[in-house]
Amino acid sequence: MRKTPTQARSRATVERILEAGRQVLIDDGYETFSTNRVAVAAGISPGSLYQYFSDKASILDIVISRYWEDVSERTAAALALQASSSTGTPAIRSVADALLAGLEQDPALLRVLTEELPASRNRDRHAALVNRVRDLTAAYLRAGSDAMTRPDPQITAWVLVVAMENVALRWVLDRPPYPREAVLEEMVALTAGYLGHATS
Amino acid sequence: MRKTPTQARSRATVERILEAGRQVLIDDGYETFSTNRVAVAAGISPGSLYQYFSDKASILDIVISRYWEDVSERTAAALALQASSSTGTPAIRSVADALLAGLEQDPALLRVLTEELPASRNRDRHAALVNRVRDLTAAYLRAGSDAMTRPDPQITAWVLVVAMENVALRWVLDRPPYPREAVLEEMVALTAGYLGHATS
DNA sequence: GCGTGATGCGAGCCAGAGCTCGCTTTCAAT
DNA sequence: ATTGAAAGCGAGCTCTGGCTCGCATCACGC
Repeated sequence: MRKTPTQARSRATVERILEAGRQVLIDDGYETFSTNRVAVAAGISPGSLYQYFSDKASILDIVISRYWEDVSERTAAALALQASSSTGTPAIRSVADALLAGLEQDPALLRVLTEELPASRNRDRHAALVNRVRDLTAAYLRAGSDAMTRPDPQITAWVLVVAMENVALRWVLDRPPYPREAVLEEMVALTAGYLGHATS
Repeated sequence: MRKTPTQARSRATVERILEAGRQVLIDDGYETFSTNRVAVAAGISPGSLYQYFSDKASILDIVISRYWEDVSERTAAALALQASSSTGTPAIRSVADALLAGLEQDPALLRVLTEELPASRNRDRHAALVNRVRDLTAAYLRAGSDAMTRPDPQITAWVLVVAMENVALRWVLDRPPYPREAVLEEMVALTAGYLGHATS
């Protein structure tokens, strides 16, 4: 951020730039994402853009951050809620549901971020999400009133998060011909079986 | 491929270009991967490079193809072998082992391909791998002498492959502090629990 | 109203990278 | 040895896109 906008007009401009950045990313893709395009889409000149952003990357960074923070917030919230209120299969189901819902929120942007950007661009933010959910899961497992057949909650939580994430992600992005309900059921079965719960 | 090399010298040159492409990709990363760099690394001039390759992308394509074909071959072979020779937990373990081994083969290149390239560049080849392994898995499940608690082999195979792949991939790339043996055990437990086998 | 700083403009600079083209060198067949 | 094709060379053309800079316009305090 090169200069902090003080007047209302410029604050609106910054917002327009970020929204335009998001749109250009979705419409034109990452490869053709250029500052000039963003400027045009935002209805401003390239010069104005550089008054508030030091370079192209910093615009991207903010767009990316906003997205992942949103997803992270939703998922962690669902997990924290379910961890305290319910146990067993229903808890698992609603967390899986929240994960799916989080990724389904903005599939167009999700697609560009995960398929067109180099993964390293998402790396930090994505790792933050995974760690956050992993720790919540581990805590849930440790505190578990449920019997658990696995020895180490830490590694178990990691495996669960990494596995679940990809199932949800690939389902949202690749749209394989399995209904949402079915995938949700499989996710529950996968988790419950792993943890040694009786499959309902 | 712009011109097919006939003499031994030029055939060697093409190989040198491809190997240089691989090296530049690993050493300098995808962003800075340029034809000039490849030419320098291969010890030839940019002009010579374009005698055999129509553009930068076609060099990359071949490097990428070779890698994924290699991984695919290894994994599918292990799966086909185990599917016929053994059943139950031992079979699962050795397939998971093969998957890990396949990805551990060339971690440096794996990292660049999965973290720096846009995923869409790997898309087709990667999808081919997943489909291949998924179908083998589904066939294995269907033919299974093992009892299986899940209703639909197709979706079950898909979930398994997608989940396992990411566990293996993240373990190889992120090097979390869990020993290989432990992860392997967890992968087996995850699969066995899911399929309703007794956990050994 | 007026002046000063904030905001906005947009033609164009410049670095980098893909790729070319005219030339030289090497090879192999006669 | 000769000669024509194959292979190799590398300076540089060209185009793209990030970014600048001098100038115009607007907004708010006095």
